[in-house]
Amino acid sequence: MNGQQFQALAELFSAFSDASRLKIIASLSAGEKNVGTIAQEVDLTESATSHHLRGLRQMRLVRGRKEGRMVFYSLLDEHVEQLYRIGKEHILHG
Amino acid sequence: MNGQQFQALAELFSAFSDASRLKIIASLSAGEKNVGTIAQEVDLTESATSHHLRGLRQMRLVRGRKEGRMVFYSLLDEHVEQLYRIGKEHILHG
DNA sequence: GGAATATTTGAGCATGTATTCATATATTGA
DNA sequence: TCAATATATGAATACATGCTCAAATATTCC
Repeated sequence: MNGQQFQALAELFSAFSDASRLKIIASLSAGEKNVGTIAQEVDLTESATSHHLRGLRQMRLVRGRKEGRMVFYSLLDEHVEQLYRIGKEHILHG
Repeated sequence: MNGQQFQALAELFSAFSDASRLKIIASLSAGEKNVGTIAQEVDLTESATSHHLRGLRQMRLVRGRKEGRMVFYSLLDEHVEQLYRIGKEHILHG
């Protein structure tokens, strides 16, 4: 692991380091959803939700599938759920 | 998972969301070390290292064992290395 | 084309964070 | 006791981050 790789790893964990984004990830772990639905479920404005989704998309943790005027987001990678699940275990029975 | 739990989980991941702290964790995954040694290995001042170790200690991710005037730190929990390892895999072969 | 709906974008602001510097505390050994 | 060493602490600062608000873009339906 060189300096850049440590930086990249820090950025990966940063994606999980906010309660709103974790709620989004938790919501998407139940299946793909469009932005408005996510926003409602996690209790954020659609703008804030969209900003978070952009970050998650840039980190390649979610992907968006456009259908009509809606965009359906889903988790992109098994590691995403794996990290979420292990962290959750640590919190709940740690 | 309620709001407080999402917040706690976010704080857990925040501990991993900084390259310097990840280097400290990586260094400690090879075994316990005192502050000066860690500082040297991860190329931080001892003060900055100590600040980070305090945070990690408060999160119960590391513990310090005092021996004379040195304090030897080590990883506290299997989840710490597990999270680090899975994140690393994601970065390296993701 | 024009209204309605869904999402995105960028600026601005308030809050959080990592580091540095100076200093404090604790321990050892002369 | 005094100097030297190891670590911790608190204030200050520079930078990052999350949210809001207003506005832009894209799509559908009339």
